[in-house]
Amino acid sequence: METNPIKILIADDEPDIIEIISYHLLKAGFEVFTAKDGSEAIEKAQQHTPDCIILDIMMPKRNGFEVCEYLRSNKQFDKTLIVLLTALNDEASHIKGLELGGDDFVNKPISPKVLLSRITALFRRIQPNANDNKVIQVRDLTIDPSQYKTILNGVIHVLAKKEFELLFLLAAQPGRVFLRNEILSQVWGNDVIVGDRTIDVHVRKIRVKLGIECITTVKGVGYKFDY
Amino acid sequence: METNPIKILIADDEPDIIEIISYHLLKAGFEVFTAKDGSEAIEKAQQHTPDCIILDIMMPKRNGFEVCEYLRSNKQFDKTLIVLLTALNDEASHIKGLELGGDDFVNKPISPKVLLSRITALFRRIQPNANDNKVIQVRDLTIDPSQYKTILNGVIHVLAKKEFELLFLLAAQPGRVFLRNEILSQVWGNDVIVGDRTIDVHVRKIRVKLGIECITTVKGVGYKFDY
DNA sequence: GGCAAGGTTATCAAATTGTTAACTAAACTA
DNA sequence: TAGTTTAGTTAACAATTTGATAACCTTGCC
Repeated sequence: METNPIKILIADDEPDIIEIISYHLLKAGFEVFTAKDGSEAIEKAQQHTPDCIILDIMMPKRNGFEVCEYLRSNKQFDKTLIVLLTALNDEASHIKGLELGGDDFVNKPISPKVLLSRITALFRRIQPNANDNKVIQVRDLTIDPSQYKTILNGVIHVLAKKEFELLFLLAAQPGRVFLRNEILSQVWGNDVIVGDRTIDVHVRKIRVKLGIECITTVKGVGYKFDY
Repeated sequence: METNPIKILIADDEPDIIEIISYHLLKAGFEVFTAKDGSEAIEKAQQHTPDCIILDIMMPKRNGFEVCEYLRSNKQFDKTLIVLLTALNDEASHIKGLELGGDDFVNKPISPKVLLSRITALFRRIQPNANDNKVIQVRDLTIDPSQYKTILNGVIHVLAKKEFELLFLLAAQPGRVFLRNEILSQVWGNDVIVGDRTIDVHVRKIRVKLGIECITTVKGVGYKFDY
């Protein structure tokens, strides 16, 4: 499955802050992007779809609240963690930031180590670990991600990597429709650009190899696992 | 769907703190349990399996770190949020608390409102399927946008995209009359220009497919969902 | 009857997906 | 390392589904 490094965007107008936070995040193995104002933050966010965005409240062009509000109104950033930073240590901003959809709110001066711990704690909590490496069993179909294989009626079917990942994604939530975009970002990653018919071809290969109707097309919307 | 109140356990040796936090949490609709030391915290936790535990670090019998460590070693509390409180404002405790598995770390003195915001933000983030909320249920008719399907009396009816979107729009507010213009802009968008009879044709298809009288015509005005 | 509003149906165009084959990249093998 | 196999992607075209419209029908009302 998608094993790209976790992407974090830092938006702050103080270069020193950016530098020191970047340093610690990079050392911890994250992929880091930066922005020096609110508009750039939105641009970079749209471009990279980071997993976490660290937003200073007081920034030029658009402040952190505005950026936060924008991000939260956009489905693309549903799963993106937002950590707000501010030098203003007042209760009202704190609450406002969280109510606008922020996931954490940290007062400056910042200890980079504490910030890192907090981000790590957030990621730990939202890890859908429960499903990782979990064998999926539906009727006589077994999908085992630890071995990258599927067993149907006792017969092992070997799927290629992408095929397997696509099937696993859909089967992890039977019945739920996955939009083509979701499938692309989950299986192929956000950076990879592949053509329109790629998903279809993989779906077809799965259908042929398994020989059962397990993936249903929802025209104009996406695909779902139904079995 | 989970309709039980969310359970929160507060463990602190200062009765004043317990009282003020309890007050705010109860007002916010949570079910509250309390403990005055670490041992009692563990007992109450085992007894009620709360969704969130607020732990003071400095407590008699067992301190917050110990309790946190215990909870995290126990699968029963996998999904339990842990918020640590402390009067000690030092970086090392902060990091230690998060590394032991705490989900948040808040310094005293505490603003109950801020604490409540933070807890709410945590719960919001770990909510599994935001989509589950959007399922519409009326008598024996289910309209599930995450699965793009309708179930009537146990029978699945497959609607086309526009049909489904139209039905979902109307059914989201049963009884309310939607003007033709509203329907056009919601389902077709503001840029698309379609003819007069288009809505009628789609309404008809829904009526035929579901086989029930669920969409009522309001002559000269629009349509409404009534069932 | 004449009019207005909506219902019904058939038809055609447009959008979307399915299928196949060819091409490219990566992994494997000797 | 060159040759070979396998996986992944793309392009082209076929098949299918969906959506929009026109034409005509029905109903209610004056």
